[in-house]
Order: sequence, then structure tokens, then C-alpha cells
Amino acid sequence: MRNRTAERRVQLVRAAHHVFSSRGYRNTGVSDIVKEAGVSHGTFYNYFDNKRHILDEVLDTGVDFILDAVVAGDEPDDASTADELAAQFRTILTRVFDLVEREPALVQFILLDAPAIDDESLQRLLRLVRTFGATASAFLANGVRRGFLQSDLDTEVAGEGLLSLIISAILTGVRGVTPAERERVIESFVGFAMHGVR
Amino acid sequence: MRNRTAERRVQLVRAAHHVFSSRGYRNTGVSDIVKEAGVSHGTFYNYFDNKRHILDEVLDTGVDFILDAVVAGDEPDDASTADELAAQFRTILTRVFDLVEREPALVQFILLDAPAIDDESLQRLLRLVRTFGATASAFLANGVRRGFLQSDLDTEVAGEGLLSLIISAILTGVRGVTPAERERVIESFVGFAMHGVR
Amino acid sequence: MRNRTAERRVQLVRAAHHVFSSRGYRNTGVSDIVKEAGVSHGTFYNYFDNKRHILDEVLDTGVDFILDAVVAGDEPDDASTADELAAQFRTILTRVFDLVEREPALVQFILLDAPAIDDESLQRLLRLVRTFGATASAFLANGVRRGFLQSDLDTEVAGEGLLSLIISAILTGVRGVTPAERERVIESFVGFAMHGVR
Amino acid sequence: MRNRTAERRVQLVRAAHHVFSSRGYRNTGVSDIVKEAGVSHGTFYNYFDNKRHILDEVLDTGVDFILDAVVAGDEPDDASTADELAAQFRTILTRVFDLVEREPALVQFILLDAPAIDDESLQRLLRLVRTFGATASAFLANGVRRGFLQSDLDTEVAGEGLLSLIISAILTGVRGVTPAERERVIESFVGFAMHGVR
DNA sequence: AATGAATGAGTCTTCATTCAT
DNA sequence: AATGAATGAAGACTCATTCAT
Repeated sequence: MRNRTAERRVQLVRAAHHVFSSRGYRNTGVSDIVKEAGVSHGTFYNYFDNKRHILDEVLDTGVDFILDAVVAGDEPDDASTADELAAQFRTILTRVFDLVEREPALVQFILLDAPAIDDESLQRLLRLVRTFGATASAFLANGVRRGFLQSDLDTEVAGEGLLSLIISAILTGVRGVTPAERERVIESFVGFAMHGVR
Repeated sequence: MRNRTAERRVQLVRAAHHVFSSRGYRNTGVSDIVKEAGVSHGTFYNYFDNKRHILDEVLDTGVDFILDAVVAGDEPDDASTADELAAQFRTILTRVFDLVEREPALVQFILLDAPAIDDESLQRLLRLVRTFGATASAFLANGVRRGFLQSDLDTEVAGEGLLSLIISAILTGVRGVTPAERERVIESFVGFAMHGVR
Repeated sequence: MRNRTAERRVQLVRAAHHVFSSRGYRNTGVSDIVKEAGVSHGTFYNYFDNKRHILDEVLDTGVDFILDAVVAGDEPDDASTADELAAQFRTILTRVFDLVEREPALVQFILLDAPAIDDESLQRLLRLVRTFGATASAFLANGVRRGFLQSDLDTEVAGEGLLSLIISAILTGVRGVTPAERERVIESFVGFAMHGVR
Repeated sequence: MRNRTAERRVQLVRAAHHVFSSRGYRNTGVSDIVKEAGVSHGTFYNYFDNKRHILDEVLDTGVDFILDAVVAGDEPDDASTADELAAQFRTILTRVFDLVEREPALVQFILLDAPAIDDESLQRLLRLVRTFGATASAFLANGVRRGFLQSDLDTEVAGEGLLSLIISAILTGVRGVTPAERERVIESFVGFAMHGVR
């Protein structure tokens, strides 16, 4: 039983994720979710208190998926030179573009739709952003510790700077880019992150 | 007459702006707008075809307000040295924080709520973003022309990088910062923009 | 003044007639009437208590127009033989088709729209119908008196029979007919009226 | 389930029929229908997409009912003499009066209200009329074939003539008649149909 | 007499949620 | 656990009518 119900839950979350991504949360009715999942209205309410409740789970799932796809396996202390750090950043940007290409609806939903739903969802997203930012800061802190970045670098704020570039890249990707443009953005952003505009 | 109706229009747009900002577009009924404006349902529809229609006007007003507040009077070719460019960027970041402090609801509405309403509003916002990005690029292009920035700088993409820092600053501001944090973010972002993480 | 206001009234009734005929009473707003007449809402209510009120006048006008167009100048005792009666009936049918051809919207409004508006308008139309029926009966009574119709003819009910043929012709005309069809219907109906199906 | 929902549907159509007949389509709100049926607003929209949609069903039901009540079981080729044809026509007129007596609201709604609602409903009614007309023509064509009606009779147009007498009888019935008047109308119409005014 | 801005009751329709089966 | 019919509050929009100017 435990298993059956767990599967049902997953099935519903997946269905919700799917319809939310394609139509947006507000334009999606519970009836769309249950139709997609192939179950009845009543069943839905056996598993979730309300429509808002399943959103939380969809968001968590989506956020986890994005985190996995972008920072998977990268360790902040892998880099021991500035070039290696640049390479890491390049890798991340590449993964970001890959993700957007593969799952544009998901990304658009998490980034553009979800923040506007209500304060709860906004906070949930901001938490994701902060996680990302902290990760970025950790990469920089490693550089400072190892001495290949200036010691007076404000790693925390600069981490947010890096993050904002990543998000900018996502938005660029969402609106669709050619492979050439993509390379250009990646290289320019790596350059910008490492040396600024000079 | 001309005057009375023009005032009514403004009054309604202001009321709509206010309730949209505090409750969000989707959670705001026409009844909320007219209650706020102190007029009747019918009057609303004498001035706007529908709820969507007044949003356009609120958005335009808001976008204009933001553009005015942030880039007012700054000319791309005012700067003739890198330090002057940095100063310009510092000024803009300062204004951004000022704006967010004065009108947090407006900024939150335009940046977080509006993009999610529908495609039309998203496009309207993207236009704003592109305007901002182009302005940033113009500042950089001026630096390249004058020789105080590297000649191989991709001004277009780097402009988007600058812009993403500005937006990041806005988001930081939205969640509320002390004057000290604010200064720290500004300085770090100016440093990051000029020299990168190195 | 008396004159000016009388003209205004006529102007409004004409405008109302026009828009009622083309859009139907229910689908016509007071705003359509005043737009057509080129006056303001307030003015309308200076001349008519409400929308329903102007309909009465439009209906009277329309009914008079139709009566004029169809029975104008025909006197029940003009005929002194059955053939002359048949000729009269033929003339009336011809006029009916002419009227429908010239003013299809008016006819359709009076016959199809007006009866359904409310009981008052239905009664008004039924009065028209009864007037028509009585006229038809008078023609037949003349024939009985003069001896060229059977003395036991129920002129009243048979008058209604004639009338129903006229209305049938109108409906045929409303849906559009070629000149040939029109002649065929007229001749058949004259034959039917004079000799029945035999 | 199948049964429950089918019943609900019927219940709603019946309720709609009832309130449409007494108040007219335009003056009836969905709220009147659901009040009459004793269900909620939402339930209505579970069964019909909109108010217009249930009208179609009410109309179809009503039209079928009328057809059944008036032409049930009569076969065009039952008659082999003129007298038998006259008897058939008498039967139909009798049934028409019976129908109008039993269901005056229904008849009034279908004949006076429905045509004015919109073009769709007008067309639906015209189809009914044409069906009736074609039936009448078939009766006459049978007479011509069998030789008891003149061979040069225009059965099509004369059929419309018969039909118009039937409709005239309906209208007479709608305004209420005594049994004596009723007999008189029937006999006169049969006479008129068979021999004309002569 | 004319104007037209303002009114607000009334209408259709949607959809998250409940509950009897 | 599952079903899906039923609910009803809430929302957008219309339009005949009024009234201050």
C-alpha cells in the first residue's frame, strides 16, 4: 500500500509539473492535473489538501532537478588556478544552456511563473537562489584561500554577481539562441566574470 | 470635460497600480480597483475596455517611472576614463537602491509579478530589459571608442552582464538591506564589473 | 420649439427604427440609438421615458407603413365579379412581395422580432393581424353580398385563411425568391384561395 | 451513473423549457433555470456549456413533441378520395387545437419566442416549418397521383398554403377559443382548403 | 433643452473543494 | 482508496437610467 500510494503521489506531481509548465499555475485547473494523471478529482484530494499544496512539491522537484543539472558533481575546491576556476564557470554556463535547451518549459515555469504565484513560492525560489549564490561564493572563497584570487575579494557579494550572470544566461537561452551566439555569450561572460569590463 | 475625464483615468490607473502592487494582478478584482478609486463598476468600464487593458497602462506608467528614476540624465559618452565609468555605474546602482527603497511594491510588481501575467506583459517587460541592456552596452562602447576599455570587449554581451548585476542589486534591495550592506554591495559590484573576480 | 422637439422625436424614432431593424430590439442599446441619431443619452430620456417606450412608436410607425404599402387604396367593394376579387388578391400579393423586397429588415423586425419582445408588443402585432384579417373578411363579405361568392361562406374565418396566405407569402419573400418563383407563388396562392386544392 | 446524469439532464431541460416558456429566453437567467430545477449554478455548467446550449435541446425537444402531436401516424397515401383527404386535414387541425390547448406555453414559445432569439434558432424553426410544408405537399401529391386532385395543382406551393392555414389555426388557438369557435374554424378551414372561397 | 459621466443591479461563467456512493 | 456529480462563492462585464452641469 505504502508503495502504491507513494507512486500515485509521484504520478500526480509529475502530471502537475507537466501541466503547470505548459500552461502556467494560474491557467491550470485541478481538472487539468487529474486529466493528465488519469485519476479523478476525489483522488487528487486524497493526496493533497489543495492545489496550492501540490505546487510546493512540484517546485521542490523542479528546483532539485535544476540544481542537479547545473552544479552536479562540481566541488568548490576542485580548482587550484584561476584558469581552472574559469573552466568551472564555463562548464556551469554550458550546463545552463543545455538545461534550458532540454527543458525550456520547466525553466520558464520556475523562473518566470513561480515567483509570481504567491509569497510562499517566491520565498521558496529565493531560497534556491541563495543556495546557488552560496555555492558560487564557496568557489570564490576557495580561490581566495588558495591565493589565486585577491584576498580582499568580497566573495559573498561577488558570488551573487556570478549568479546573476548565470541567470542572465538562462534568460538568454530561454528566448532561443544559435550555437554560435551561445558560445559567444559563454566566452564573454567567463571573460567578464574573470576580468570585468577592462 | 477633457480635464475631468483625464483625471479620472489617472485616478483609476493610480488606484489599479496600488492594488496590483499590493495584491498582485491575479488576486485583484475590478471591484478592488474601483473600491480603491472610490468609483463604481460602470465607471471603470467607461474608461477601460477590461481589466487587462488597465494593466497595460499601469505597466507603461511603471516602466517609465523606473527608467526615469534609474537612467535619468546619464549620457553614455559622459565618461572619458575608466574611473568615470565606474562612477557612473556606482551612481546607477545607488539610484537603483534608492528606487527600491522608495517604491518596493512597484519594483516587485514590475519585476516579479508582471512577467508572469501573460505573454503580452512578458514581452512588454522584456522590451524594458532590452532597453536597459542596450543602454549599458552604449556606455561600454563609449569606453572602447575612447580607448579606456579593451578593444576586443564584446560590448553587447558585457552590457547584459552589467544589467544582470543591476537586477541582482534590485533583488537584493527588495529583500531589504541596511545602509552598510547596501554600500558593500555597490562597491563590490562596481569592483566586479570593472575587474571581475581577480 | 414645438416644432423643434417634434422633429427631434421623429429623428429619434427613425434612428431607433433603423437600428432595431438591423440589430433587433434586444441587441440594440440605447447607446446605439443615440449614436445613430447623433444626440446624447440625456436627450433621449428627454423625449422617451425608457427604451421600451420608443419601441411602441417604432412599432406603430412600422405597422402603418406596412398597412399603407399593402392595402393602400383598395376598397373591399371595388370587385363585382370573382375574377375581379382574384385580381385584387393578386395585387395584394404582388405588393407584399414588393414590400419585402424593398424593406426586408423592417418586415423581418415587425414579423419575427417584435412579437417576441414582450406581451405588450405581441398584442400590438396581433391587433395589426386582426386589422388585416378584418379587411380580408370585408372583401369576402362584399363578394357574398354581391352574390359571386357562396352565401354560406364563413367570411370571418375565410378572411383569416386569406391572411395566412399573405403572411406565408411574406415569409417566402423574406428568405429571398427569384422573379419566377414569385410569380409561381402568387398564381398558386390566388388559385388556392379561389378554388382550394381541387 | 449513466442513469443519474441522464435524468439530471432531462430535469434541467425540463426546467429550462418551463422557465423559457413562461418568461421567454431573454428574460430568463441561468439562475432561474437552476432555481426551477433545484440544483446549483455549477451543476448547470456540468451539463451544458452555456445558456445557449440548453436552448438547442429545449427547442429540439419541443419541436419533436409538436411533430409527434400533430402528424403522428398519418401517412400521405392513406387517402384515396378527396373526402378522405379532407378528413385527414380535419384530423390534423383537431390535433393542432388539442396541442395548443394542452401546451399553450410550449407552442407560444416555439412559434413566437424562439424565432427571435438568434439566427441559429430561427433556422432550426424554419427547418421544422419546411418539414411540415413538405409533408403537406406529399399529401397533395398523393391526391394528384391518384387522380382525385387536379393534375395541374402546384403541390409544393399549395402545401405551403395548407401549412399556413395550420399555423393560422395555432395562433387562433393560442389566444383561446371556445369549443364552438374551434369547430367553426376547423370546418371553415377544411372548406377553404378544399374549395377556396367559392 | 442638451450633455455625457456616473451609477449599480444584474448576467453569465469558472473552478477549487466536498461528499455520498 | 477511488469516483465524479454537486456545490457556491467569486469574478468579469453590460447597459438602462439618472443627474449635475
